[in-house]
Amino acid sequence: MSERPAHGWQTVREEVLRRIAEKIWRPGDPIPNEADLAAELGCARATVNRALRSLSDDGLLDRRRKGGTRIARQPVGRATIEIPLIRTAIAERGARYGYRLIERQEAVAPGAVSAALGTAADAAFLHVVSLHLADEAPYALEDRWIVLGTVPEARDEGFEAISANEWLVRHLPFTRAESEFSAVPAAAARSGALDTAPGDALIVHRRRTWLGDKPITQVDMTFAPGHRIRTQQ
Amino acid sequence: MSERPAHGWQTVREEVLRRIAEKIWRPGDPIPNEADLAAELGCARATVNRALRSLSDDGLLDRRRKGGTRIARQPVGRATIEIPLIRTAIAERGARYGYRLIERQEAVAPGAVSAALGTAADAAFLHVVSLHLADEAPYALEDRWIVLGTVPEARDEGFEAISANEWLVRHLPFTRAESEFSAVPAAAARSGALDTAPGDALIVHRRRTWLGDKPITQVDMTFAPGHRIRTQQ
DNA sequence: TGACTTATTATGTATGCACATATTATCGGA
DNA sequence: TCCGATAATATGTGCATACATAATAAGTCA
Repeated sequence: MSERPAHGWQTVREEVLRRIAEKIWRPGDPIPNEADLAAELGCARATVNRALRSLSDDGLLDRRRKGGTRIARQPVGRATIEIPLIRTAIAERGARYGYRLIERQEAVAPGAVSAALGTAADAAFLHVVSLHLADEAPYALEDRWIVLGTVPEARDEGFEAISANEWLVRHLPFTRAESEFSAVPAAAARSGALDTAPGDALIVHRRRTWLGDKPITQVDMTFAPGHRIRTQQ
Repeated sequence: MSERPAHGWQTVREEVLRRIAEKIWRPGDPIPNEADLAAELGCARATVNRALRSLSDDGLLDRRRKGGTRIARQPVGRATIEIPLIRTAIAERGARYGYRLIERQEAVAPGAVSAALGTAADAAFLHVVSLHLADEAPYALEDRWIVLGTVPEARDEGFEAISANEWLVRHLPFTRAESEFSAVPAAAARSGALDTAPGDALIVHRRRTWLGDKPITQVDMTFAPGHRIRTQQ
């Protein structure tokens, strides 16, 4: 049979990568236009277009109408991090998942939270703090503010048996999200539950989500010492 | 219904997002197949395909051949982080950029470094440690191992006037990269140069790059206290 | 010369068709 | 009933063509 889809866009992509790797094309160099490349590689322009578009999405090429395509002079790194359910992440490590609710309270959120989410300053929030455990050991502390205007059903959920993380994912989708990563000393915040030693540093993933233009939630997920967040490939 | 003459794939994408946001389609629901959607929206199947593919890339849809397309039950978050040149990042904050070389030395890398990069244990590396400053204040500490087998030209560069970060980006592209984020206490490593107070927590971005299958470098970029890494949108 | 208009060019995208491929459903035979 | 072959189906992809759009170059006129 055919050794490969000889003209697939993946093949074109790899050929371009090869020419970059072998320095046939160097950073800043213009490469042939799509039509010429298609002729050279024996495929349709649409195929070349898809390959070059994917490389451009990865930051390896700069493309401009009329200006043509060039090897990126400054290949902007793009690290894509997948954010799984905490329970799923723990299960994938082969550990037993545990959950403990620490606090659940209706309240007005700190100004920074409501401002960042774009709610009124006195909007009603549900504040849920809980702990995720892997094999009985603390894994992550979840400190979450849920916008009750958007998710009124959350009032009826006690979050004693299911985490807000999981409940939200089950009950409503989102269409926009933003993330922020930072480091905090173990002493700060309510990291006490995480079994930290004095002097430990913890990584915090803050995430906000929206459904259309309605804000859903902000969460600070603080991980146990030593946690690493990595890109998947 | 909508006889909008704008048949762009972005339009289709937004229409699908709208139906998710308005809960016309709920998590887990199957949506019509591409052909039917195309007929309904008055465009070609390829257009619907592109829109759904982009939503699937964003983790909002699950697609399977024959199985069809469903609203993701667990919209896996994907946070995409752009990694600029440190100098560029500082300039964009409107600060004056400064640079200071701390150490430059040919050496054998720690086993973890050579193993992760896939070089021989005794491969020659160039170890470059330097400090990036924003308005004279420490911004990030760069601790880098460069694979001399792949980048022999690095031997001829003193890295006194230009950072390894920038020199590498100017001299050679990469085709693959992986990233890892973690938190470390200020005491650890050589964070002394960062003007930290005892008890501070620092965020570290470790990154490895390859050109084709040849490893280029591993770098630990340790940022000053309070630094946040955020997704751009 | 300088400002404005008009080609020109490369990418961006829509379309209709064809076929490939993965996955599920169905059916027949032991 | 179980198992394997086969059909059906939705997505995945390639192709040729056409036109849209952005950016640049060339040309025009005051």
